[in-house]
Amino acid sequence: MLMSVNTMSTPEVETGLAERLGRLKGGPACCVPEYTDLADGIRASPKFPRALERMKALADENRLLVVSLLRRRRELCACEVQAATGLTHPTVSHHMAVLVAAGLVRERREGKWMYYRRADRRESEVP
Amino acid sequence: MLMSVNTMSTPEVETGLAERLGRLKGGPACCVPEYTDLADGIRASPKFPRALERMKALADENRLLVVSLLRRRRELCACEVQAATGLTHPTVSHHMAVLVAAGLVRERREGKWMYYRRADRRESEVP
DNA sequence: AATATATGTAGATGACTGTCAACATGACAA
DNA sequence: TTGTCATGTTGACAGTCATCTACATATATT
Repeated sequence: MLMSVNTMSTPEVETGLAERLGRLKGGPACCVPEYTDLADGIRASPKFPRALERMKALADENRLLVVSLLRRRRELCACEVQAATGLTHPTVSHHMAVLVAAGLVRERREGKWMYYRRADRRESEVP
Repeated sequence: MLMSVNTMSTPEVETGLAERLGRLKGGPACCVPEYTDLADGIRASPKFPRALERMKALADENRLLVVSLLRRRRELCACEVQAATGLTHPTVSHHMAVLVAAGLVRERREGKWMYYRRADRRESEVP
């Protein structure tokens, strides 16, 4: 379990191995580039940037509140979001654009009004 | 469905109602304070600040990468996290502290080394 | 004890972003 | 058309945060 890298061999050999495989400059001597490759693989996945965008969209008090509200009310118009958050129109507009861009919320126009509803996906892991 | 507030009555009556119940200054005339109360209820829930803290913890490229790595490797030491992210030690230390504070990661000390592993909860909604 | 290694802490800096005021757009009513 | 209302856009400002360098702590080894 916990013998991933450190208990593999004596310090000299570890350092020699890491040196030979080219470890990060200034990094600890116990590290091998296996994790660099694994990390690059995760970063290269198309899922990763979109998941990051969703998390960034939810990492704001007001946006998380809006998503939570949309789990209780099927649909809200922009002015209702404004009433719920107490923000100004421009800020509400900005936040809703972030949520829509992240794929968490879908918008629908009806005359003057803008209606928002949760995107029916699996991004519902919010309180 | 979409007749939450706007189609309830004529504009004059709506405005009068909102005025009487005390709506936000500068806000649209179609809003009633029902959403303010509902929003306050959500914000007052003890779940809300902790969920927000988890989202903020995951809203960083390197921290999301670490959590994703911890779904593939049961345990990582700090130096392995450093190798995977390419960051400096202090930055790694900072990020891991954020993940631990958010309840997403648990830390375990063993001599010189610090081992991190995912907290076995339901915060695993990450790619 | 002295040295090397792994990690934590403090302070500073640069980038990002949430927020608002001011203006613009677009729809509906008189 | 003129006016009003709901919303979007722009630019600026302030606060937050990720990152690094430099120093400190702690553990293990010689």
